Amino acid sequence: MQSEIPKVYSPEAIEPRWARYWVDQKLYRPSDDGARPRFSLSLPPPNITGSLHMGHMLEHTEIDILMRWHRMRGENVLWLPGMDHASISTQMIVEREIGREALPDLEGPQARHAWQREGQRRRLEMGPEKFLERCWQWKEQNGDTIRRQMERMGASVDWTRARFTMDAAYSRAVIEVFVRLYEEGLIYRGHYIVNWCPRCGTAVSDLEVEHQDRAGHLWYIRYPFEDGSGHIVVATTRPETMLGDTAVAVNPNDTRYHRLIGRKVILPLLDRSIPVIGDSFVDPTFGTGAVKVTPAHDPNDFAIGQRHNLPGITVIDFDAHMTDDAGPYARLSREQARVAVVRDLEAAGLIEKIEDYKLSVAVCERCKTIVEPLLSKQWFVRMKPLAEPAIRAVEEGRIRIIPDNSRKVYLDWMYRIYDWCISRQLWWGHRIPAWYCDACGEVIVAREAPSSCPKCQSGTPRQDPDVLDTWFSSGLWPFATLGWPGQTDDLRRFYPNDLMIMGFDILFFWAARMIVLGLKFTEDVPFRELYVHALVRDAERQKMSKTKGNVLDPLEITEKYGTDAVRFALASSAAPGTDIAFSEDRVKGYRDFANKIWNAGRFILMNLGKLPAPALRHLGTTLDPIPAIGFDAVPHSEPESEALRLADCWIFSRLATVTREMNEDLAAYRFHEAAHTIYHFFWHELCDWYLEWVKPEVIKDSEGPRASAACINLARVFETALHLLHPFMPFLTEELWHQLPRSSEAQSISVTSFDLANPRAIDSVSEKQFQTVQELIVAARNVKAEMGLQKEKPSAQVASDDLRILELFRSHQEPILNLAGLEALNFVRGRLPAGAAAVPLASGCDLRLFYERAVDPASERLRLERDLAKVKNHLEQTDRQLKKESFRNRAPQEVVAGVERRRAELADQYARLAESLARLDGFPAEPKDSAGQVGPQP
RNA sequence: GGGCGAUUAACUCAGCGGUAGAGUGCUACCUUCACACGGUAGAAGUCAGAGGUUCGAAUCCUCUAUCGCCCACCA
Repeated sequence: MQSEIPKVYSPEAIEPRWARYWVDQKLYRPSDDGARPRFSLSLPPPNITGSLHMGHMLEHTEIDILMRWHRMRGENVLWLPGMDHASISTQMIVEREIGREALPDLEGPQARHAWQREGQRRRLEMGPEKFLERCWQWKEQNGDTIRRQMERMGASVDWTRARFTMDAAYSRAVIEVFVRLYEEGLIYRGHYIVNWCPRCGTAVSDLEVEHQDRAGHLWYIRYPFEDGSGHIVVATTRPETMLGDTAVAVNPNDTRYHRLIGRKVILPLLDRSIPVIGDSFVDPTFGTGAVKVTPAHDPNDFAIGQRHNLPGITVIDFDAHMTDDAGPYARLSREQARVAVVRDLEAAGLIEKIEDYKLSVAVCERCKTIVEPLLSKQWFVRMKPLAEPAIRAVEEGRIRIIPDNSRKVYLDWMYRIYDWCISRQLWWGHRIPAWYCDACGEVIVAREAPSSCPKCQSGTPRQDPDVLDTWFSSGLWPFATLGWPGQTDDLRRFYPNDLMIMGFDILFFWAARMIVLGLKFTEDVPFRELYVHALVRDAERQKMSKTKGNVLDPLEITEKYGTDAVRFALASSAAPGTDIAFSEDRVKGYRDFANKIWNAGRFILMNLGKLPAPALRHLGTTLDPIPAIGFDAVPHSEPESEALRLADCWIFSRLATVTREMNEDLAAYRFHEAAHTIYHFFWHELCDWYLEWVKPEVIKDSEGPRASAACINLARVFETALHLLHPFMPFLTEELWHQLPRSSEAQSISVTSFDLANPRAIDSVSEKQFQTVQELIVAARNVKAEMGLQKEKPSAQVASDDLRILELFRSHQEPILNLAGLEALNFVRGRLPAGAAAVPLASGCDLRLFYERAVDPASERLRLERDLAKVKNHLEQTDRQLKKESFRNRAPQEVVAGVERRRAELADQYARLAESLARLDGFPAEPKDSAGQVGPQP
């Protein structure tokens, strides 16, 4: 009989179809049903400039698994997607594009920089209005890359609710938050020292600065006293900033220097008179113990300057060139200025010495340009008062952060929070809702543009040209996406989100800000749990990076092995708190798994197709709707179906256990455990045992009720297992599920109501019986292999004192013979006759195989001796443990009982092995006393 | 300078107080009618090292070594 179902599973043939179907059917919109428990999560919005990388793939896989699982548990699930406008990143890309249009002939690695510079120049020429038009245009053309990729990956999001951080409604929320914070004094504008990226031309927050270790120097410079009485030596890593020095500081407790406080020194090169001041910030043990103070170009010096009312002199400009205040060094770049300053100091004999020094320089996270600390007027959020509720919410467990070490990292950061610089000198983003009156200097912060100054009534106030840090807007994500500040239905129904999932790299950037702003504006937590996932690394545990060239494109691998295989590989490696070493081999392994499932389905479908119509109708009515996990089997009516009955009870019971385990694992974000559980169950229990066990019945060309029942039960087990696998491999399972015959039209496996939450009780009697039979079969196969009889069909004898076990084997003789590859099975009550070497089983039976050209007694003896030694070793170990008074007294009852039980089993096995050895011709029996020792313990 | 994590079978990783696990790879046999992207059987580990706590430690504590990450204003 030929089947139309291909032998090898081709994901590319079915995945795009279902991806399309899921989107088109709007399958993942939550219903209006208020009675069902809800489960909500907002997707961390990817940047419009991005394309899907492994990190996304992991994150989306984890989320999708949970969403599908909750949905199948009957919950009303909302997974809300969206995109982030990515202010600085988008602006740079668009600038580069403009630059490329202007300089189309450039190529090579230098071109990028040239395009960027040219694009930046042209942006300033064209002005904000035209430039922003270009940005929107770019967004329309390229901004949905990730969305398309997500659709293809099968992310079960509700696309009808997709949001963008620069949507009109979302922007209103951003402005609302800004205005309210300002009105409460939690946003202020101030002249402070900030991290300035001269390349990007904007301030960046401390979080956007990276530190890199670089080799540098420590220059020791002599500052002469004004009165000519010698000099004081200061050490610095940045000699060019001395041009902006307004003091020299020493520690007031430093006995070498404290008498100098209040005296004046002459700043070399510029001949400015500056004071020596005392400040406890100065570490007397570092350098010379005297520090030059440059309030305009160093955050510490800025703080010292504030404490001592020192002026700040800006000598480096926003373009990283020296200002006019740098005197003769004006217009030099900061690097040129350093060379010049050192040269001139040396010429003047003012350099005492130069030491090599390893320093950590601050660079812009985005373009790696050295960041210049500069004084400028920026907007800040006052974080301390806002952080407090955010700390309490986590400490009190209203927000649970998982794993625990991320919780600690979050709290540590929050405890020493500082103000957040939120203004950016960029154009693409949310414009700061502040206006300035040129006439009277009034600052107006408002939801709408003011037509005139409310203070002096004059003119049209000018809006602040800057935009907000992208994280300011994405910090509102969990509630702004649901319609806040409006009191929408969605907000009522889905806020707070039940869960948030993100990488640890944006814990501060994003999670912290969402918690702060959520608590502030909704009087509730933004989400109840925050699961922080790990990083995906390459197979050598290296961080993937473009420069290293080890970036694996998830789409490429997906194309090769199928989305399901990639998802499964990620899920199966996703242990909380540990980074993932992603290897293609692993994906290959799960591609094989998908193929295995496919072929099991193929087998079942082929045989269902042979069933007579009445049986199929039966199947239809029992397959949908689906009752609880572990549902009853279709009863086997004939007495000779006992073997099928046992297998059914066993597999249904296992299904219930597996469901329960997966429920627990997924509730604790143990994706790897859940994946392993379903993998092992599907392959090694369902396929290797259950399917093989019932196969002879299923393929029998009979129209009887016995074959139908076997086939139908197999289909039902398979169908249930498909559900359990579905969150991990949605495409494959959806496809197979649709191919199963049923009585009514079915929409999707993932929206079928299916009581995953309440699996049936386990059937421990059947499980135990099945295990006993399994043991017999495995032992028989083992002996066969060791005797080199794999091709043959030997007969076997099984002996036991226990009639019930013999009866169990007798009533399951068919599958035993079939699965063990035996010709016949004979039963012996009591012991085997002399001359027979037998294998003792844990169930207390002895098993012996017969074959005409069998057994070389020597090798048989070797095997028995090897087993005996192993058991003896183990037995001695348990004996030692049991002999210890302290163990018996102090270990818990059940542990002692367990060890005793184990000992009894081992002793029994040992005795029977020894006996078996003794029965072999010419082998002397074990000495009596030794054998006596292993008898059952009183 | 602080903080965190890793070190378990040839490889990649789980396990985190009670007989050392998985996947891949390896060995032998099997092209039996779902699947060779398959089946059956098997070999393989002083759980980094040293102390300690415990009846009992891969698992808890301390130190050491190697590797990695995060945070930090020491000029």
